[in-house]
Formats: sequence, structure tokens, C-alpha cells
Amino acid sequence: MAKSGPASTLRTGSTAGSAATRQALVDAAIEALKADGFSGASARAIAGRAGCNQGLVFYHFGSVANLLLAALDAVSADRLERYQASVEAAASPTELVDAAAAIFREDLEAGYVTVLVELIAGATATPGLGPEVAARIEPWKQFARDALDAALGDSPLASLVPSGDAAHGVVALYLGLELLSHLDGDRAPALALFDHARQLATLLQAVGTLPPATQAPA
Amino acid sequence: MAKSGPASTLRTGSTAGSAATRQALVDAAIEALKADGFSGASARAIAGRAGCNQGLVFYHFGSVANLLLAALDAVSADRLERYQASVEAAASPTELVDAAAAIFREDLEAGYVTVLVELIAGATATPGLGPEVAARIEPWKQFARDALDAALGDSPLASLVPSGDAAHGVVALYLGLELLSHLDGDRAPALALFDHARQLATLLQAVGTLPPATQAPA
DNA sequence: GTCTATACTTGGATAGAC
DNA sequence: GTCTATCCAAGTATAGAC
Repeated sequence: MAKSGPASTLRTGSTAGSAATRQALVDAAIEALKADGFSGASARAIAGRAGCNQGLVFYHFGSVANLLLAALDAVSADRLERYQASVEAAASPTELVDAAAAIFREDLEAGYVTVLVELIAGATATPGLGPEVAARIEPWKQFARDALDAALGDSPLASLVPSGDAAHGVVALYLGLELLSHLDGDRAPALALFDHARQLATLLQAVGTLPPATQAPA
Repeated sequence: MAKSGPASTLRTGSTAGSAATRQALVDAAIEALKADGFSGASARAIAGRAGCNQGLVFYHFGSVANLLLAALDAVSADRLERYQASVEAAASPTELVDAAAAIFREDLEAGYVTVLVELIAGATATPGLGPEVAARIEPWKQFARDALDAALGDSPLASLVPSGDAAHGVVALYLGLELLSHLDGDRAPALALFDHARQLATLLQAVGTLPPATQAPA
């Protein structure tokens, strides 16, 4: 798959318009995916949002699918960086859940995860898109895995559920919650779940910390 | 929203072709959603699968969206019945997870949940589709809630997480796992998670059953 | 009442203007 | 090198044939 478009003109010399147009298209693609979903993210719709001709989509990215992948890359980079900073500061499971809840709230309100969800769901339609999207989810899974390892690496829970499997579940839950929240425009149930998760984490943390004798009374 | 098409001709008298065509279209719509996703489930594509003229979609259902909702109704009815029978037989949490795992495996292989996921993700594109889809998810959530209540209604876990919120999470996880499994064609991680859930359920069941004294040694 | 042929709109992609 | 005008395929919907 040779990259089409002016891939060799990434230096910001010569014509300044190119990079700006690319950026505008990427931003517009993100907005289109958030507002109208995969099937609404057409070259025309995106170019309309970006305020430029739809032919530019194909000039700069070769195809609509490639532009959407570029959009996914942009949000992924943006969000992973944000996550990294926020989660690194969390030492305990409780803090981890708190950080996750805060970020999730941010994601829901900004619609970042929508971009990912729409691309996953739409991947079936475009041949070859699936593997590309799958590869871009890998960092998220790895990140979830690292966070889980750091937070409860030595707890008894970790020996029951391998962090790789747990990370898969966490990512799946994240995507599913986004799917539901976006559907009925109500993110209260998702946030409530995080609240309960926080309580459970606190509980588990206490159980792991306290001497065995104090655990018994049910 | 008045139903268009021959809604009054549901009696199987007069012309037998009508009901058959409707059924063929519904089946084809399900297949199209499973294979090509929401954006691939066009009137042309569906009619092609059903072996009939694409205009029939509009005659019988009024719009593509209505046909897709009919498809969702069909799988929902089919699956909920299956779930009900399977879960009613499960008395303990372990058995419940076992039943859920068996059904989930079935769903993944048959692609039933894909229909739901694609419609949720695609709902943003078509005005008015969202609420309709949301209403059709309600029974699934209610079902999950009932199952949770029955399985661990009196356990201490139930007092920590209200079954309504937990049900929301279960449905979200279900949808997310489907999303990921469908993406990279690998359902092993999802099945592994069910395996771990089963172990956890067995553990919790044991903890709840045994006398307090035996719980201590960590 | 059931279905087909046709009208019109939007989408992906490119040849060629600047 | 950057962008626009244009082409053709695919989409929704309906007027009218059977």
C-alpha cells in the first residue's frame, strides 16, 4: 500500500497551505465521525466541515478510509498522552479508578471514544480497514494492561485473572459504555458504574492492607 | 410514525407472496448487517441478498431504517427467548456464568450481537433511529438485571452495586466484547474472560457458602 | 395489493486546470 | 505541488405497470 498524496512534502517549507489543509481535514474527520458516525463521514461531508473541496481528501490521503485512520491516529496520540500522565500519578487501585473515571468523563463529553467505536463498527464495510484499526487499538490494550499491572500486580486478584485478559475486558467495557452512552445521550449509568468500581477498589485495597483477622465478619 | 406498506394485509390469505418477501428481506437485512455493517446495509445490498427488487424495501417497510429495526426485532425476539430458557435453569452464579458463556459463544459465532452493535453505532447517522434502537435494548438490560437479581440477590456484592447499574455494565461489556471480537476475528480473549468470570463466580459462591472462620487465610 | 422501471441525489475517485 | 471540475457508481425514494 504505497502512500498517495504529498507524503514527501511534510517539511513546512515551500507551501504552507498543505499542512494546514491536512490538519483541517483531520479535525473535520474527527468531528464528522463524532456527529454523524462512520456512514456519515463521507469525503463530501468532511470536506464541507473543513471548508475545502472534497477532492482534497483523495489528494492528501488517497481515500476516505485513510483519512479516517489519520483521524484515529490523531485522537489516539492525544488521548494516550493524557492517560499516561494521569495514570502514572495513581499509585493505588482507588486512585487508578478515580483517574480512569475522570478521563472517561472527559472522553464521553468530548466524544473521543466515539471516533474509535465508529471506526471499529464501520471497519466491516471497507475491505482492509479492520486490521488497520485493530493495530491501532493495541496500544490502548497495552496501556490498560500496564495500568492494571501497576495497580494490582501483587494482589491475589491478579493471579486469578491475567492482566492481558483483564485489559481486553476493560477496553471492551470502555467501548461498550461509550456505545450505550452515546445512544441515549445519558452518561449517568456509566459514571455510576465508575462510582461503584471506586468503592470496590477501596474495599479490595482495604482487604489487602488490613491484617487477616479483621477480614472475617461478613 | 404511521407504518407504511401493507400493514393491514398480515392475514396469510389473499397473496402469499407478501409475507414471504417481507421475511426474505428481514433475513437478508440481518445477513447484510452481519457481513457488511450498517453502512453496507443499503436497500440495494439487502434486496440483492433477498433476491428481489430494491424498491420492495420501501414498499414493505417504508425506509431502510425501518427494515433494519424489523431485523433487530427479529433477532431480539429470537435471542431473548433463547436466553430466558437457558438462564432460568441456572440457580447459582457459577451456573449463570456458564449459561452466559455458552450463549455468548453462540452469539459470537452466529453474529447476532453484531446486528445490535451495528445499529447502535449507525444510529447517529439516521435521524430518529437512536431512540428506536434504545427502546429495543431495554429488554436486554432488564433481562440482565433479572438474571443478576436471581443469581446474587442476597449476596453482599448486591448491596454494593445496584443490579440496574450492574446490568448496564454487563450489557456494555457484552457489546464491547462483540465489537473487539468482530474486529480481529478472534473470540479467544472474550471466551477466556468468561472462563475467569466462572472461576470468580465459583470463588464468590464458596465464600458466601462457607462459615466465616474458613475465609481468613489469604 | 404486489412489484418493476425510472427519477433524482449523494458518494468515491480522477483528469486536468492553476 | 495544490486544488477544482467532472465522471461514474451506488443510494433513496416513487410513479406507475401488472
